[in-house]
Amino acid sequence: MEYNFKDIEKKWQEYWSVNKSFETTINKEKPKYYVLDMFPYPSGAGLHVGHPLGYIATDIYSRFKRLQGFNVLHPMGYDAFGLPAEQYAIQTGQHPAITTDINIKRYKEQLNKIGFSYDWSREFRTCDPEYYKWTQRVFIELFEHWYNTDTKKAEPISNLVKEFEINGNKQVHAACNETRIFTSSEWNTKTDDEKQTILLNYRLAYLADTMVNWCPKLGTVLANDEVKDGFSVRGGHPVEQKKMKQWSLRISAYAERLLNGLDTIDWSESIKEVQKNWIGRSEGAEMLFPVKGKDFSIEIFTTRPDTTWGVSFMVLAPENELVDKITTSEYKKAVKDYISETKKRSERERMADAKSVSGQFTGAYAVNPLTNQEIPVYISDYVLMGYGTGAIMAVPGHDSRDFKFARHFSLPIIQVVVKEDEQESNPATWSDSYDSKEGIMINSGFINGLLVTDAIEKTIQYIEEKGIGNRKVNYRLRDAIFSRQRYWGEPFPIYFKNGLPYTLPKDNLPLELPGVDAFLPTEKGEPPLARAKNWKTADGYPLELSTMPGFAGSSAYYLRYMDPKNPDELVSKESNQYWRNVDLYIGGTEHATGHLIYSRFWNKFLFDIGWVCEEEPFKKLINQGMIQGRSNFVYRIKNTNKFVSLNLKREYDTTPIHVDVNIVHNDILDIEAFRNWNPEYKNAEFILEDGKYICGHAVEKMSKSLYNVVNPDDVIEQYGADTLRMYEMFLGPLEMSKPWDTNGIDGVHKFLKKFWKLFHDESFNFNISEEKPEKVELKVLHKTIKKIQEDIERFSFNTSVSAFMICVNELNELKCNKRSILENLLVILSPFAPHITEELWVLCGHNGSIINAKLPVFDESYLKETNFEYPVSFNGKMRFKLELPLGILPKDAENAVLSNENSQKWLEGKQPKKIIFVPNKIINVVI
RNA sequence: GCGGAUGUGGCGUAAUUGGUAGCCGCGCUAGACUUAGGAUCUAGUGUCGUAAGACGUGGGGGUUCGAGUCCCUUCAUCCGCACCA
Repeated sequence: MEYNFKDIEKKWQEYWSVNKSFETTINKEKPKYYVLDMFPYPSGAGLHVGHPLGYIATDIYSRFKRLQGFNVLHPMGYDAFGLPAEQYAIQTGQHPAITTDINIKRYKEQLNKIGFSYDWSREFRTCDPEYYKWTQRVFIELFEHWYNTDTKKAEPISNLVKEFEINGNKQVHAACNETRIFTSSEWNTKTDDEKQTILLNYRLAYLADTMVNWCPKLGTVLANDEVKDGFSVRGGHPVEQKKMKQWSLRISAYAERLLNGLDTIDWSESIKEVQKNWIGRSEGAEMLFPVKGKDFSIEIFTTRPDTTWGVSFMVLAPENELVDKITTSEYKKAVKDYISETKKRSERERMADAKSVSGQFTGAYAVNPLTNQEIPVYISDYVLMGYGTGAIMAVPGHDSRDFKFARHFSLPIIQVVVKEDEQESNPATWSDSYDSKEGIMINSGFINGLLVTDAIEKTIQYIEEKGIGNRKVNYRLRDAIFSRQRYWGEPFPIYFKNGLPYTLPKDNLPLELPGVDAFLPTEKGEPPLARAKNWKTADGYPLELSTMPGFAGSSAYYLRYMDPKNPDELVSKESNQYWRNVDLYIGGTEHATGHLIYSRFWNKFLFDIGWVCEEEPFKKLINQGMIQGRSNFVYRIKNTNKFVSLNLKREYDTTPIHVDVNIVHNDILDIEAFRNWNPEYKNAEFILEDGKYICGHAVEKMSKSLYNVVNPDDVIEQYGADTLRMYEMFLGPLEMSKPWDTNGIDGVHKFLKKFWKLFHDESFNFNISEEKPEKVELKVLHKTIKKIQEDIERFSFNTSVSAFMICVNELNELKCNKRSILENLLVILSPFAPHITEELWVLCGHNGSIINAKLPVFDESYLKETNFEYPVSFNGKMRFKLELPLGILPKDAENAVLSNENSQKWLEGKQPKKIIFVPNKIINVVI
């Protein structure tokens, strides 16, 4: 039979499914290996050829690990809650559950056609109540815990209450919003409502007034990672800052552990770097600047307490609560005007406008606690409320933003640092601030003459002694806003009594998403859940109206796969202790600051409360590169229906038009197909070159609107899944972005046909020989075994594909059809091309599936040679090759080279100065 | 502005440790078989040159017997972050 991939692939996909070939159970006899893909959001557009790239890589790795004798967990499911389904529901009235279900069916069909080895018995979707029950349950746990910064872990709120009852909060060191100190007797006389209000400041899931990213167009609040440059990542709608009462997760409490944990995991440097920046650790000091004539101070954070002597003014963020309290009556109006002016400008405008200086004097003065000098207090939008304390001490001499501000408002500029080999200079002559990373302190009281680093230390010690401030590590990482004013998400297991939140009893979960008459906010502007009938507890208390954000469901899904049907626990102890955490995780970089940081936080919390045994969820992470589109263009001559071929277009005034890549082959346009593509082109005329219409091309995003989308279904229809799998890998290194061009696929397809032919005679009868293999044949095999094994282990799948090609080319040349060679080859190829290898495995006479075969063992002895063909160079340039015995002595090698007739020409009669002999590498003659 | 990644034939790429630059594939050229070819097979294909040979890994410089690989410098593209105090 000829290679009939259609029948073969269908047959084996059915076989795997009927025989549940990839279902996994705990097996303590075998070592475990957990391979995970970032589960997809099932969009209406289906998969394009870029999506399965990572899935193919993990599948190859899973199948390979299985052959190596590991018990492999390789599950798949769906991130099913989300905005697009809801937006679609708003437009069409169709319930998002229905659209989601349809999309998932389509996804699964597409995935199955590629021949993945998923254990589908573990599949779930985040919108299953049986799954989101656990999302809600973890939320309750977060609500019931606080973060103790002494023990550096989450502890039950009940412990905290006990401590309050005995000692008040004096000795409690918590990550919290509450700073007021109370005694035990004060606590004990508080009402329940007052106590709840205080506790809310400590909980890891808390409700508080926060500045949030409000997206009016989406009608919801967004997390920081869902906003980019002042626009929503999903949809690109403008986002504004607004103060709202929202649920937040106290991820900032875990900042330090999230940062340190990065050192323990095998992730790419670049993604660790992104997380480090996102967490944004900086060391410095917190300091109090008393406000003149008031009984309170302005608190600032600085990384450079040593420059306090250079402070000549202060700046507050316009949103800072103190602004109102300090502004003198004389400046009230001007300050109010400035604030409303900044509010009007979107975040994006503020950023685009970063160079221009704006600000307003408040009329207030603060006292520099180290110099006792009075300094004016300004407000300006270059100080952000979201970082530090929303207030700065300005050091114009050594900070370029402060410098510009000082120049603009004619404020004094003081130099306090000078480089070791330089002299103090007059700041009036400067055009920018003076770099102060290194140097010696001047004009700075008791730290004069000290090096910057020592000066920082000494200043901190001083301010701590005097009670002016203290050492402080500051993180950029903000708490994650956890409420969404949307319908299609997990409902919060929360009800309200006297306006205060309480959790539902744990055995009442899941709290299922109710039906609504429309997926829109109410007229009063409440979230869609306000439309639900009877959205209250049995006792009549109202339930929370917001739902959880997209990252809620994906924060612990990898744990649920370990034990997906468990009704009593998110994951059983036994399952968790066996599977532990994900050994290999592959997905896109776009989740660097979202999912990958939230799930690490979530996992650390579950670790603290003893639900899981590993502190990090994903041991090794690989980010696959993006598959870009390769667009094709035709060139229409302006104001005509005439199209000119690429290399002739210079002579005309043309407009490039995207053309569907599926009707272009090797950049040659299928003119008939083009005419039928769009009625507009029915009567199009063409100016051809060599009788062909050549299209232009460009690498762009793969997108419907650019007509460069390639659907894996079409590729499989034409070439088969094994070809698709291997071609996706053949394109280039996994981590690199690269354009998809279906035209190269023939080479891979030809390879599989050639491979099939090795097992067949000319008339396609199955025909393998039982003869003993020759030495050369064994060498080809073992060279390949070695290469493939090494390549897979370093995730270099593109080079393995080419190694397979080389191997088949060589066996072809040798006309080798020996069982002992080919069967081994089948096994190592099976992770890449599972269908064809299953079929040939059975044809070879085996019962059952190749997935249970043993990986062939590489035997070095077959690669041993007696001679080595040395490249002989003269002055580093390779001139000829010379075969010499392996163990040859340097002296003998030198003689062999010099006496070789080829050398005479290159020596030009001269004596060589030196001969470099590197055994089994090279010989270089230096003249 | 800061940080990261990447620059190698017409194209996707290879060269794992400083040791033969261009493996494998696409495309292209020529030929064979064919009614036909978007099939199959054979040969060729970095650039210049008839050749011998010279030149060649974004550019410039350096270390070395020897550099795509190491060092310095510079340019380009892509991706993150960005008034972060």
